[in-house]
Amino acid sequence: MSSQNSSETVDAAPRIPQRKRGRERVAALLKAGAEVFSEKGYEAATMTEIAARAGASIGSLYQFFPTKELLAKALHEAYLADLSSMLEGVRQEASGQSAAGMADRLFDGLLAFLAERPAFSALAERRDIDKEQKRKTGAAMREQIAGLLASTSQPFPKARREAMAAVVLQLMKVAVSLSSEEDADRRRAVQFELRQMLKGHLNSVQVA
Amino acid sequence: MSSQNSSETVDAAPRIPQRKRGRERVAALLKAGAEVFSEKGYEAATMTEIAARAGASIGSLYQFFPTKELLAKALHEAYLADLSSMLEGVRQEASGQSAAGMADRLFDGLLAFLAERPAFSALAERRDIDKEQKRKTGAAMREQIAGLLASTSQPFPKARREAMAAVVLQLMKVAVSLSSEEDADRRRAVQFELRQMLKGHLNSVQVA
DNA sequence: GAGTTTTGTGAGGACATGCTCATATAACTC
DNA sequence: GAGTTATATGAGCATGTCCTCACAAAACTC
Repeated sequence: MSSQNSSETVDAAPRIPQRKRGRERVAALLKAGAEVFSEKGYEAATMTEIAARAGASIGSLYQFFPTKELLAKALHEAYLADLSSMLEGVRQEASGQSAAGMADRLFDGLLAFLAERPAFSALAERRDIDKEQKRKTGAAMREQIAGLLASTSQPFPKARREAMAAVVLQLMKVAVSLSSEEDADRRRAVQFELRQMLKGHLNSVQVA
Repeated sequence: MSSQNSSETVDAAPRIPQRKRGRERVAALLKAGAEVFSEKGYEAATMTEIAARAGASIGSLYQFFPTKELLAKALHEAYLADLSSMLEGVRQEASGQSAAGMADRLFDGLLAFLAERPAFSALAERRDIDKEQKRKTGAAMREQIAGLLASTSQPFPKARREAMAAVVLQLMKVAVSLSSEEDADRRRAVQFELRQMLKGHLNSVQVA
C-alpha cells in the first residue's frame, strides 16, 4: 500500500529543482535533450544518451523528467514561447512598414530562431504529441502572424488573412528545411527566390 | 548443402516471387505496408502489424522483404517512379503552354499523386534513408522539373532555371506536408495561395 | 553532529520489436 | 507417386529502450 503516492493515478510527479545544483542539472539535461533530439529525431533519441551527454545518470534524468515525452514537451513549450516573443519583437519593430519589409524581418527572425534551436522541427513534428494541443498551437501562431500582417501599412483583405498567415508559416518551414541543403550556393539561391516569391505574393494580394 | 546461397556475407537475400501466389502475397504485403506506414509513420510501424494486415505470417513477410527498411525502400522507389512518370505526363500534355498553365498541371498532378499514396511523405522523410541516394534523387527531380520549365512557351533565363526548378521542388514538398493538414478548408485555401504565388513568381521571372 | 531534504546512482525489470530458423505444406515437373 | 522447388508458419532469440527502485551521498537546518 501507499508506496509513493496517496491519491489515484498520479503516475510519476516530476521533482522540481530547489537548489542551485538541481537547476543546473535541469538546464544541462534540457540542453543535452535538445542536442540529441535534433541529431537523431524524437523517436530515435534515447534517454540513456541524453543522460550521458548531460553528465548525469538515468536516474537523475528521470527524477526531473519522468518521461521522455515530458522532456520533449518541456523543451517544445519553451521554444514556442521564444517563438512567440520573436514574433512580438518583429511586430513592434516593423509595425506600419510595407508587407515586403515585414516579410523580410520575418524571414530573418525565423531563420535566426531556428538556427539557434535545431531541435525545434524534431519536437514540433513528433508523433506522440497531443493532438488538441497541436491544433491550438497552430491556431495561436497563425493568429499572431495574421496580426503581424494586419499591422502592415496596407493591410490585407480579411478573407485571405488567415490563409496568408498559413502560407507564411509554410514558407518559413521550407526556408528552414533548406538549411540542411549541402550545396551552399543552391541554398542561398533558393532562399532568395522564396523571399522574392513571398514578397511578390504579399504585394499582389494587397493591391488586389 | 547449398540451401539457398553460395557466396559469403549475403545477409538475407530477398526471395523473388515465382508463382502467382507469391506475387499476390507480395502485392498484399506492399499494400499493407503502405497502410501501416501512412497511419503510424515509418518508425512506429511494426512488421508484425504489417504481416497481420496482409493476412500473412511474419515469416512470409521476411521471406520477401528481409528487412523493414527494404520494404520501405521498395515502396518508396515504386512511388518515385510513379512520380517521375507523372512529371513526364505533364510535360507531354503541357509542353508549349505558359508557365502558369504548367504550374497548374503540376499542382493538379501532384495532389492526385499524393491522394493516392498517403504513405509517400512518411517514406520520403524516414531517417534511415541512404544519404547519397537521397542526393541523387533530388538532383534527378530538379533536372526533370527544369526540363519542364524549359519546354514552356516562353522559357526561363538559363541563369535562374536551376533555382526555379529547386523552388518548384520545395513548393511540392510543402504540398506534401500539407496533405496531413486536417482542416480541409484551410488546406484548400493554403494550396490555392501556394498555386497563385508560384504562378505569379514564374511569370515575373519570365518577364524580367 | 543529528536530522531532514534534495539530489544522485546504476543495476535490472518489463516490455516491445526486428528478425531467424526448423519445419511443414502447397504447387509444379517428370 | 517421387522428387524438387516455392511458399508458409510462428515460437522464440537477441536486442534495445523506457522506466523503477532501493539505496547512497550531498547540502541544508538546527
